[in-house]
Amino acid sequence: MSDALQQEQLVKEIPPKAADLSAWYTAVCLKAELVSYSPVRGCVVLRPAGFGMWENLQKHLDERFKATGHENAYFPLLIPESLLTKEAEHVEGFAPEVAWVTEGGQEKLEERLAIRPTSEVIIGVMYAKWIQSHRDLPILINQWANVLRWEKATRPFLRTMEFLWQEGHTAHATAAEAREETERMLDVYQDFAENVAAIPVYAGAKSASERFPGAVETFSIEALMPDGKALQSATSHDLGQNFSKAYDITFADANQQIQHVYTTSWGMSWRMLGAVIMTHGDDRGLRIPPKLAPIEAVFVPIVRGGDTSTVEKAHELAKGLRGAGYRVRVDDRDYTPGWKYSEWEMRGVPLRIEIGPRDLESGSVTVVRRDKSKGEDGAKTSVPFGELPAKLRELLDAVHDSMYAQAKAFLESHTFVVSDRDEFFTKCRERAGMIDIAWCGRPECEAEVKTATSATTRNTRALQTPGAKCVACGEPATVNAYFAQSY
RNA sequence: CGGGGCGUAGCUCAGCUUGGUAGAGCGCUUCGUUUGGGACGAAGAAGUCGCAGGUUCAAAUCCUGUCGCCCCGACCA
Repeated sequence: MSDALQQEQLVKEIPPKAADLSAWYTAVCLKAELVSYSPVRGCVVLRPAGFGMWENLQKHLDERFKATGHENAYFPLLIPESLLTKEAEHVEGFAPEVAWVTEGGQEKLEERLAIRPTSEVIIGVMYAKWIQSHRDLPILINQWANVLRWEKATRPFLRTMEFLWQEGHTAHATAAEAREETERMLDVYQDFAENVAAIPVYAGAKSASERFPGAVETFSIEALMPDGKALQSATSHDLGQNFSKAYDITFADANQQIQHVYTTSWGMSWRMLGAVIMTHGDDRGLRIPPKLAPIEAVFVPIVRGGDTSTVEKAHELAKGLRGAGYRVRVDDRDYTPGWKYSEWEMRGVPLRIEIGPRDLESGSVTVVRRDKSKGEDGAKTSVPFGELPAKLRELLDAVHDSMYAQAKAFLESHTFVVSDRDEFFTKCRERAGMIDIAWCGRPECEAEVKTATSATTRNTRALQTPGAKCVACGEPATVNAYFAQSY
C-alpha cells in the first residue's frame, strides 16, 4: 500500500469500500460493534449499537403502522406440523429451511413443531377462530418477532438464520380491500426507506417466479447497493383467498352468505439495516442516517492543562439537548480528541460537537457533519450555545437530505433504460445496476435471462411504451421491469 | 449445497515446508506527562496454537475426522 493510501486509510482494519465491498461490509459491522458472531452457526448477536438502530427503525415503522390503523400482537414461535402443511405452495416454498422441535424435556413429541419461518399459518388459524361476521373485519395486526430459516450461507443482517422483523397480517371482506391494503403498506415501506433510512427505492410487483409462496401478488421495494446488486428491502403480499381457504377463515356477509376472507401479509426485517450500512457507509466507516442513529450527536470536549471546564460545559449542554428530545452523548473518556473523532466517525454518528477552550471563550461549539468529508464546505459550523437546540434540528435534517441525495444520485446514475437486447444482457452480466426494460412477463424468458446473466426481475410496473416488444426475447411486452443481480 | 481460503494473545498476523523453549505489532493494565485529527515514556498482564483422535521419545508444525468463519456460485428476506 502506498504512503498516500495509508494516510487515506483513516480507520484501522477497515479496507476501502470500493475495492472489496464484502470485506468492507463485514469489517464495518464488526468494528462499529453492530453485531458479533456467536457460538451458534449462522446466528449473530445484535449489540447495543446495532439494536439501537433497530429500535429506531421499529419506532418509525410502528408509528406508521399505527397511523394506518394497525395494532400489535404476538403469536407463538412454534407451529404444529399438521397446521403448517395445509397450504401446499406455502409449505413447498418453506420446507427446505424449516427447523423442527422433536423433543420436549425428556419426551419425544408425537407431532413435530416447526420454529416459525414466517407466521401466516399460526395467525391464519387464529383468525379463523376470531372471525365470524363481516362486522369483525378488517383485522389489522402486526407483530414484531424473530423467525428462523435454516440458511446455508449467512452474512450479518443480509442473511442470518434467526432474524428480527415485523410481519403484518390482515384480513378483509373483499379482494379490492386486500389489494388496497397491500399497496398501502408498500407505500409505507417506501416512505420509510426514503424518509427515515434515506435510501431511494423502486417499488413494484414481483414476477411470478419471485412471488411469495402462496401469494396472489407480491410487491417489493428494491434498493441498489454500491456493487450494482439489488437488495429487496421489504415485501407486501396480497394472499387472496389462498390462506383463508386452506385454514378455513370465513365470515357471514351482509347477505348471510358464508365467504372466505382475503388476507395480506407484509414484512421488513433487519436486512434493511444491511441496506443502510452498505448504501451510506464510506472508507471511514459507518454513516447512520440521523433518524436511525442511536446517538444523533456526540460531544467531544477538549481538555487542556487539566482544566475540565469544557467537560462540564458539554454535560450541561447535553442535558439541555436531551430535554429538547435529542439523543446525545458526552464522550469524556480518557482518549485524545483525534482518537475520538475517528472512533465516532467509524461508528457513524451524524454530528460531532467539539467544545474546546477556544469555543468556551467564544461561547459556542463546533459542530461537524459526518456526511461531509474533511475540509468540505459546510462540514464544520460554529454554533453559539443558545442556538444549539434549534440549529441541531436543522443540521440533522440537512444530513438526512444530503445522504438521501447522494444515494439517489447513485441510483439514478446506475439505472439504465435499455431497448437493445445485447446491451441488456451485457449490462445485466456486468452488474451495472438497475436495468429497466419492456418485458413480456413470461417465466421462461426470465429463466433464460437468469441463466445467461445471473440477473432476475426485481420488480415490475406498468408498461411505459404501449406496443413495445420484450427487450429480452422479442415477444409482446406487458410490463416494464427492473432487472438486476440480487442479494 | 458445490468450488476456493482461513482458524495461533482482545485485534491483525508471523512461526508449519524440514516436528524439539509460544512470537511481533496494535490493543489492554498501572504510574507520570499529555489532549483542536488515532499522543509519549516507564513498568506489567495476557495464548490448553478451533475441537477430537492418531503417528512420534517429542506435535502449533505430520495424518484422519469434526466444528466454525470468510469469499465466489446455487437457494432464499
